[in-house]
Amino acid sequence: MGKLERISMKDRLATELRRKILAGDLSPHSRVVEQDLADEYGVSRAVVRETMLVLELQGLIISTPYKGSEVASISRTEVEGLLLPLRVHIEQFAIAEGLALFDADTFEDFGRVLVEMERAIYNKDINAFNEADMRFHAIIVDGCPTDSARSIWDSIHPRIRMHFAMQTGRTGALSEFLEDHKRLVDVFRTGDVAASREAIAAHIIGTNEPHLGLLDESA
Amino acid sequence: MGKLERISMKDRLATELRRKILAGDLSPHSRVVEQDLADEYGVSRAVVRETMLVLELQGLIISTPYKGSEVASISRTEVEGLLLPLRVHIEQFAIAEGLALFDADTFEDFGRVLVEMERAIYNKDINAFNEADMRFHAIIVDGCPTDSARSIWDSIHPRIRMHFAMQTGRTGALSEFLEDHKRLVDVFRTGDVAASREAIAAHIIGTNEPHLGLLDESA
DNA sequence: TAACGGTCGATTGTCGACAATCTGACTATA
DNA sequence: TATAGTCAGATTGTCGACAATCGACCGTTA
Repeated sequence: MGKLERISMKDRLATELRRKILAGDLSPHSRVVEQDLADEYGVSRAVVRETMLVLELQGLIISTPYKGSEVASISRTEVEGLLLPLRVHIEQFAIAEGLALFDADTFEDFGRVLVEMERAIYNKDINAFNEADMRFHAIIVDGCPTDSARSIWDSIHPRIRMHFAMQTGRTGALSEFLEDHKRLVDVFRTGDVAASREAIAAHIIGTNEPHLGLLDESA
Repeated sequence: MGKLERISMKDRLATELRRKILAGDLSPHSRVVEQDLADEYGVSRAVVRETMLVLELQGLIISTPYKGSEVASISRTEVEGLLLPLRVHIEQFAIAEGLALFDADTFEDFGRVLVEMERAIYNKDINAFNEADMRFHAIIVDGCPTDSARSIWDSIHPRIRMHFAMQTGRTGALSEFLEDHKRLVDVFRTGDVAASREAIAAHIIGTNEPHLGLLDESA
């Protein structure tokens, strides 16, 4: 019996709403009403409020007292100037602290995620691929004994994903993207911390390069 | 009339608890019970729960489902390897984006904070000094048009303060610390972004250097 | 004695209802 | 007409109560 974790409604709802936002089912600036969500998911408003608080602190929604909340919009400056560099630093730190602790289980986890990616490519399911990408990096961050690395990462990563989710088209490059992850794992296997830190930075900056086709939308 | 902001109980309570934790009134690993806080501050548990959620996402307390919460403890590795570098990057970003927008009002704000510092030194009130230090850097982060800079900064900075609050003794160096801030403002006045970024990095890393006198243990 | 199982108090998770506040529309009045 | 005042609906802020869960205590039993 694997996990059997007890997960609060708040956390489940947060995961679900995050998924909807990142999948584009809830667009930026769209209004979010507590009671509506409570009715839709059959939970109380208290749960919804705690969920919204989490998403707000993660920067995915913005709420103003007595007025309401809406899905946040992310600017390119914010992502490229602030969030991506922070993310690079977090993952480099996690590697510095955690690479030596990577064991067979860890690499099995990586393997499973790589399989997920292949399946996502086969199904041409971008959201599934992004989910897998997220899990891949989560393994890295979780591999480090300093718990707060993960919690800070959690509060930064969703916005980055949201930004790139807007620019939908990088379908063609997915298999190249998969190869990139495979090469990363190979570097990790060597146990070389410096090389791994270098590789993860290149990976994050490189694959998120401005580029592919983005067209701006001002609202 | 200045602000007249409407502040929710949740936010007021969060500020108060943060203050208590940072002042050492609540020590790491001490247990925190929702109902007790609700009674003590005359609010409902719902408010307390939302407050605790905020503090948890800011890394100041740790809570496990159905078991309870306790005040977090911060490791030196976490602060020096992760939090401080992240903070440096955030403030550098804020300067890059916001320095050009600093106006007379901004420098008046800096001036007021410097006065607070002087008063704190005169009163030998370390907590007051740290409060002022916090406000000083908050001005920088708020000066930047990208709102999320502040929200991320909020989720990182308290833990750094908590760490150094543990090492109580740097009383003697306070006036030197004040001078450091004055020099920073002078650099900002020149409007030189590169120099300002350099200065803020040196300031943060330098003044948080391991060491000055952590010699005393007056509890 | 040591292992098993049940009971009970303490604490957190969830809920529905009431209070405070915002927004927009409507009316009265100069 | 334009402006100020008032009202009603919608939405968030807060509250007290009930349900679920945990941990410790305690008796039973082999």
